[in-house]
Amino acid sequence: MTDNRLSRAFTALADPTRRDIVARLALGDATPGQLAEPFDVSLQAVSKHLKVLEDAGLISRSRDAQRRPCHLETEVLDLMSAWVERYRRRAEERFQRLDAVLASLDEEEEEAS
Amino acid sequence: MTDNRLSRAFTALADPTRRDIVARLALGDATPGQLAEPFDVSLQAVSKHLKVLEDAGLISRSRDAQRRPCHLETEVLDLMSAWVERYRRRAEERFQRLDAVLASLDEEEEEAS
DNA sequence: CTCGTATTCAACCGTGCGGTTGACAATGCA
DNA sequence: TGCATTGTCAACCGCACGGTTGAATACGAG
Repeated sequence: MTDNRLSRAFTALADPTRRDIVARLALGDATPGQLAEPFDVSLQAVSKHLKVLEDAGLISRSRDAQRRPCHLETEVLDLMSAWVERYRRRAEERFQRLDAVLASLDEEEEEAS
Repeated sequence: MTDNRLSRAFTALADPTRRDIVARLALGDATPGQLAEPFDVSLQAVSKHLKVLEDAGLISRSRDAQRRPCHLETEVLDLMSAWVERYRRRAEERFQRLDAVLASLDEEEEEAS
């Protein structure tokens, strides 16, 4: 369940073009045409990327005449941030603890000398 | 550059098995054998997953006789967290601002009534 | 209704991923 | 040295990805 959501989210952001699109949308909503313009890929390719991002829940799309403005959503970013932060913190704690062990070893050396 | 690092990192975590491995390693170092045991995939498959994680910089491997214990690294997790957090925060800010606009519209309605 | 604009859909293609099985390398132990 | 343990390398397979081009759709303007 949540597993699939995370898989889709990480897969979506594994592509540099899609990360660029997310970065662009963080500044404000934009249409596929506007999003395609700075990149050297076809509009159809961008459309596919947007579908991937939408399926991942990272963006939503509304309607304005022929245009389909894209909007960056926060919920999935929250999920991803929480996942990464969780294990980053644990790894960090283990790292600190290792430092503590090394420090105590140093102390023992000091005392021994 | 950093682009490739992020791509490799997101790609690595796009796979549920690899996320499980990371979760396991957050509790402590483990050998490929120990990591393969709880999963219903071959040791070779796990070995491949570990190579992907290592190439992404998410884990490092040392040597202990025949064993190759795996260790979770924090640096790339830091990178990922920073990237996600950056855009999550921007999207959040834009969301708050939208709320503010809606609230001010409500106020105008109140005053008009 | 017709035309132009904006976007998506469909089919195809090359490449890479995740899985398998089988052979090989590295190390500890009798 | 011979053998068991642990892990990796290599070749193959099915499938999904990211890209393309060409056709179809949806809508506003005239």
